[in-house]
Amino acid sequence: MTIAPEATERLMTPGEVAAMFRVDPKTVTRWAAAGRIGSIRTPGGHRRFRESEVRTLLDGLTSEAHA
Amino acid sequence: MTIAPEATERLMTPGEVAAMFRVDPKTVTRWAAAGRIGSIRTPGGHRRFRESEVRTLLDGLTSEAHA
DNA sequence: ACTCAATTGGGTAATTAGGGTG
DNA sequence: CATGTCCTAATTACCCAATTGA
Repeated sequence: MTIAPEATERLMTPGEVAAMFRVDPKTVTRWAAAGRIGSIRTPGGHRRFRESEVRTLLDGLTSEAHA
Repeated sequence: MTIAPEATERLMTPGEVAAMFRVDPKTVTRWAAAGRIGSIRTPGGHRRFRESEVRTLLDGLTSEAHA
């Protein structure tokens, strides 16, 4: 059985996001607590992050050498 | 909400719910066992979840980034 | 009656949350 | 002010074999 891809956003765990930014998972948690990044909590209290938002944030923080 | 098309409540499998929260299907089972989410049992013992309840739950646990 | 994917159950590692500190 | 590390408690992930669903 399959799920509609449009209806399902891809989510990431704190560890995955932390690895992406090269920071400690705790730091990602702080970002979420500070409202700098949207988060989805599991009923158990763990956080999940939207992959699209993480990528967007990563893009926004990316400073390129001037062309 | 405007109209209820049918009294038919769409049911979701543990795997579908798990994909929505980015967790293991077994974790969804624990939520049901802990009463954190309502569940319907098939005569064979398998669990099914109300699509509307899952969506409401997911929505309530979602927080957007501000600024 | 058969196949095949998914779910169930129990048990054990790995990850995460939260507070306090450097 | 932001990040990293230490701690404990809680939640979640992966292992197995057997049953259920379509």
